[in-house]
Amino acid sequence: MIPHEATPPAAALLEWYDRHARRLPWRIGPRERAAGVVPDPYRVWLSEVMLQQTTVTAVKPYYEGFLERWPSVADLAAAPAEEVMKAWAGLGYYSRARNLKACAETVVSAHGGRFPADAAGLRALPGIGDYTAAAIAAIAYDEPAAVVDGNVERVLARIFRVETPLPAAKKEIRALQAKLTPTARAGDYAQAMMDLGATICTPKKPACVLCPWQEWCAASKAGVAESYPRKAGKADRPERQGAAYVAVRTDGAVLLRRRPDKGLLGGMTEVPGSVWVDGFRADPRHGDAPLKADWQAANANVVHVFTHFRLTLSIYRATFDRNVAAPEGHWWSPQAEVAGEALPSVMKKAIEAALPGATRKRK
DNA sequence: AACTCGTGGAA
DNA sequence: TTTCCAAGAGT
Repeated sequence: MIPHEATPPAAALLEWYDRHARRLPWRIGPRERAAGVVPDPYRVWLSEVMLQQTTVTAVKPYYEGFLERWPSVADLAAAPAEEVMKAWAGLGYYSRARNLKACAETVVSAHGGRFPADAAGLRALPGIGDYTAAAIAAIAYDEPAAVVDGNVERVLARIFRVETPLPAAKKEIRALQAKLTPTARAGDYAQAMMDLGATICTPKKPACVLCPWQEWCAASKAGVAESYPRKAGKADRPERQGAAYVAVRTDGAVLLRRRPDKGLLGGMTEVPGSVWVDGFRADPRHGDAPLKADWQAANANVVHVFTHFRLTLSIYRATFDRNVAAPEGHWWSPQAEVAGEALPSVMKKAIEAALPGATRKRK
């Protein structure tokens, strides 16, 4: 543990938050909260799951869309899983969508449609880990749970000059956060920490001069804030290649199939294709294609970067008559429905490379 | 503990 | 162009 004389007071952070809180669609701001507005645990949960490793900008339209379509946890629990996957398409980390659905069903079937009333109960639900359980408990119930996300890790690593590199420093930082978390205004405190990390104590070029905790920050006072938190080195990103086949019918329908529930892009929809491996060479006879045809190479390859590898797809296109049957496990998605399919971004790119405009939503 | 698991924007 | 990263969870 890092020794320290002075701990930063929650009051200073909360004063700053009262003046500078971000206004977000899912947030009950400090003024509303003081006026007695009670957060809806469903909305807090929905936003927190969407925000896992995902930017506020990316989440906003998805949050609004989900809330409009499924206003309550009971609505979401009753929704077809396929519709939830379609609505999540493009947001990434698709196991979150499966767990979201499973969690909603559990809340309804095992908890009478109400979310568990504390962090420990929330933690037992699918898709809710240490961070999300604490965040929901703090924000929705004002429970003084130790909320530790990437923002908190960065802020506290700087305040206390934590030399242990992440992720090993997590336990140490959690203990610090538990000590700092006030019993009053726990929800505002949690959100204040995240706002501080997102707007002042940023990864690069932190605005220390504007920070309400600057005088307590060991790293800032030493002029080395940006060098915290310490991090373990990352492995470089390997390369993989593959082929994707965009089969289009004369009426514009596109041949699709569903990926297995588990693993990469689990449960999402894709165009048929090869395996993705390093050293892949496209079969000139297209033995891995879903149908026999005169496959034409698209002008450009599709490059897509996943978290742990970079994929280059060779795109092939062929046109088929309307009476050609879809192979086992495949279906012809009508032209008007392609844009609404549960297509991850990489698959939209693949289809666009062969059929420009085919995945664009129209009104 | 170390991997797997998306995406798009910023620098 | 490349790297980094954004309110992590599951295994």
